[in-house]
Amino acid sequence: MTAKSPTAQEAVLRELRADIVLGVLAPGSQVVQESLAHRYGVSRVPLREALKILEGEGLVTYHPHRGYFVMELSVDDLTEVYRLRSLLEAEALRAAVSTLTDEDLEQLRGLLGQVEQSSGEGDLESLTIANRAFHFAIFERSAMPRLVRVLQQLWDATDVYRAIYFRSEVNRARIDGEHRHILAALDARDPEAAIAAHEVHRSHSVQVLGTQLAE
Amino acid sequence: MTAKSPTAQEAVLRELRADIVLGVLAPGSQVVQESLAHRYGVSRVPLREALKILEGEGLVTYHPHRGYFVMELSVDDLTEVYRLRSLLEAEALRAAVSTLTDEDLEQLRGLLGQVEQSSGEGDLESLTIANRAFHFAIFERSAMPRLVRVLQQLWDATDVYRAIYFRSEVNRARIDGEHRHILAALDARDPEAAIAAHEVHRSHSVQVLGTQLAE
DNA sequence: CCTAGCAGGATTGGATCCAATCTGTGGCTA
DNA sequence: TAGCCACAGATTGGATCCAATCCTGCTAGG
Repeated sequence: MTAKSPTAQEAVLRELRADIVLGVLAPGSQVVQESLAHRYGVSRVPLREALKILEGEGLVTYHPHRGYFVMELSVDDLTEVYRLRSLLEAEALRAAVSTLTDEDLEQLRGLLGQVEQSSGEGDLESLTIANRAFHFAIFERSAMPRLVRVLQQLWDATDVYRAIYFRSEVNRARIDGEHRHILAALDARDPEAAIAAHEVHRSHSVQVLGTQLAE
Repeated sequence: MTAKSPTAQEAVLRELRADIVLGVLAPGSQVVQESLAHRYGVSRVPLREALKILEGEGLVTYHPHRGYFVMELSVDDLTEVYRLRSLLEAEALRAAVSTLTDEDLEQLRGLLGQVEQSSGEGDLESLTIANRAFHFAIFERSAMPRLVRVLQQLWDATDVYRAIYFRSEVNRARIDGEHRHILAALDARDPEAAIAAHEVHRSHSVQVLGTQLAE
């Protein structure tokens, strides 16, 4: 049903994530394996393996003999994720900034260009992807693979909210400016400035999302 | 073959973890599903689901159409894990120490008693369990479930080494003392002292393990 | 002698089928 | 009327079977 993938579990994993993030699967609702497998055009086996991954990421919960349920994220959970991101991204930046090469910065500039283009066009799908590519290109320069993995999980867990955040044009304009601050700090090879810029970046989004989540 | 469990995947998961931790499954070697499934007396389905969980925890790696391989941890990986633990456990302690009740402290004293008993008897299996129970009883008081989850993963990833560490009587004697320092800091409701005590606790083990790992 | 290509076996990925467990409903009893 | 038990349907858990892919060793050609 989607782009080809070496294995069905991967394809299902992507679709499942998208469906959870976009709210197609209501938070708190049970994941009925049969119907979902049918929806994705596969059997239950690869679906279950994908669910096990999502369980590890905290996007779904699992109760033996009762099944999987879409996680519902609370304000507390959101703030906890951002607190952890704050700690861990600071560490990644400390490790990354000092080792940045000129080629790295050139690459980051290119990625940022894609972010801004998607942002301008209002293409939320590609904006989400480009934004993530930009930030993780930085984090990966830390040469701390396990740290990057944990950060991936934390980002995955809040993709739902990021999509909401990007919907507003005001927010999109703001992140463009914040991204340029980040890049400037990286250009100057100033770790503390980069950490501070990220702090601002995150605190804005968690603030907006927190109030929006309280409805 | 083991204690009963509501589902086979859970039982397999425990056995698999033990076999990896104890080195029965050599690091770097491929996990041949058929033979392992036979070994545990189940089919390949629950085994694969258990492997997906371990993949999420970083105990095994997965390559599509090639299978799962037991992760081999390098010194770099070990130090990275401990660096992350340092950051995250400090955060957990900051959140936990201030809210500790007298009952909590009583419970911790009980858990520590079990640790020391197992340590004295040289029962490594129950020592591993009791040690973990003690430390996570503290972390869980942070009321930050996601943080606890990440810490669980980090601990899981280095269980292999912890088992080695406990083997030496000298090390066991040392951790008993370190645990008492931790408990004293908690008794005093002094977060910074607790963080410092943990720092000492970790740095000893990472130091010993690091040299031992370099063989 | 070295390399490309091609079987054959081994191993994983996925689908289908059956067993085990849970959930909800209705009837019975105190 | 409230509570408990039994039964039926739904749903998950696990086993077996088949298809797709990968790896190994051999062979043929340069």
